[in-house]
Amino acid sequence: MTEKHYRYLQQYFHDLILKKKMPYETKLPSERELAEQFKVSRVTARQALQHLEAEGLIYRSNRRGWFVTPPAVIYDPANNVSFNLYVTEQGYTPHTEKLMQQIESANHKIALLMNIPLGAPVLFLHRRRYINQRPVLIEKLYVNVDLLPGIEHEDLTQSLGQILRTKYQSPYRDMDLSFKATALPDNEAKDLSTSTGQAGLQIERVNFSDDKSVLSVDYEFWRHDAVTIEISIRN
Amino acid sequence: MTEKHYRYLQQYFHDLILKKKMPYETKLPSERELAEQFKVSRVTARQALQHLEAEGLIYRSNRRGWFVTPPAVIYDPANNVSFNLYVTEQGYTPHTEKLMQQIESANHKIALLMNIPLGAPVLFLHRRRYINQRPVLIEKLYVNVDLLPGIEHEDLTQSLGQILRTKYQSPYRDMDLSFKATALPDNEAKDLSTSTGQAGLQIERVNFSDDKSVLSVDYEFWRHDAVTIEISIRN
DNA sequence: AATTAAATCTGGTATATACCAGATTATCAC
DNA sequence: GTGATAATCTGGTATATACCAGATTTAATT
Repeated sequence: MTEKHYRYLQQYFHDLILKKKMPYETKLPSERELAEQFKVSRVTARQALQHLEAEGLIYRSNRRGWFVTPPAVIYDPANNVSFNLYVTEQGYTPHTEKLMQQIESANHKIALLMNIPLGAPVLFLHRRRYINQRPVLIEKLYVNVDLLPGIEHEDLTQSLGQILRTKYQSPYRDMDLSFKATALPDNEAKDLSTSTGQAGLQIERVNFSDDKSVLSVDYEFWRHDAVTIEISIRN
Repeated sequence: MTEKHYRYLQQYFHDLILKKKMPYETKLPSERELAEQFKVSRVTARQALQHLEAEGLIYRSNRRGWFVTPPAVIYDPANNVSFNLYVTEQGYTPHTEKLMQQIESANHKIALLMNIPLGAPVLFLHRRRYINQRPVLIEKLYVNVDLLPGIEHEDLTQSLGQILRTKYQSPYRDMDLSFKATALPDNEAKDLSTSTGQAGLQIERVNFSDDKSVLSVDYEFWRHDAVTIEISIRN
């Protein structure tokens, strides 16, 4: 019998959480307490916690502790519903925080995508989005101000799609999507108050108008445990 | 200045790999050697390696060492092209290994999805798929033998979609897709010769025939660094 | 009661060390 | 050469310990 002490601790909380004996957002005992209770070193306890984190069962909040992960929200990028709406519909409370908003000069990549001159003005928007007070998503998006004049004066904690539908006659429906499971970059990890290198889900989305011009380019970093992507393909 | 010794090592290989000074599949020095060369403890060296792994820059092969990750393959689940084809088209060499094939009794979940009686026979297929000799994907799929009689006698290292197109008159085009970034379960991690708890991408796919009956249910576990999902939504 | 400052708690980083288990390589016998 | 065996190399698991840095709580001050 190989020992693998950390497995005990992992299994213990695995079972507790799956049997719903620990409600979501419950704080686990501190690493030092766990080490003592399970008679392992703190390093070993930590390894168990990191495995549980990888499983998506617990998450860390920077230097505050470990908490039981709430259920993942289901996100269908193709179904053009705003963050606020689909989060609400699933019984959670959404919140959006605007971290930064400014007019920038388009870099090479953005200019190419939007088919605008290099250095042309674009609206850059940096947002943090919460589900039930928990920060789950960092969004950086570039908006084509050429096609959407005055967009920068709207309330940009709202869904962009919503604004385009109501204030402009340019709803987007066509989009190119890309997903990749990768570590959160340092800044995003910090903004999500998790640790650097934490697993995340990176989504890139290019939104097209009816006439196939690019309205916006969206970069999203999600906590890996916060979201499940679901898409229906119908031909 | 906070130290964070592991950052040096991480940054060093990060740069080397991004500048393509280390070809794909290059083996890194052993953890003990790295610890010595960078004058850190092995634990610290290991931490740096784990961060690089989370970034998708290196991967481990069980007790063989750490290697530079080759580029991720681009996978469009909606574009109904076989694994063998899209891997080949992107310049890599695919390979499929059948780990198990048997007729099983449908469990509750499968029976419900396929709209067949509980315990009705389904074909279970367990496959491991490689890109350039590297195991990247574990696939478990359940096939509706009712709709596809004799399917179990086909060469099931081939693409299922391909077989359905050529041998049956039941190509699938419609599908429900689900993606989740999560740790690889122990068995899948072992089959991919990586360590338990390693980050992965879980894909579930339900394939429909023209008349909306379920042809197959597909569970895929990918190494997180081996794939980027890209989908175009056109309305 | 509100503000400020200090103490404490928490996870994050780091060292040195040991032994285990599987993968690989070298060696030996034939 | 071939095959079995032993040695070696590699990452995996584990201990004990220390100090750091940010978040939170407590205590002191006004």
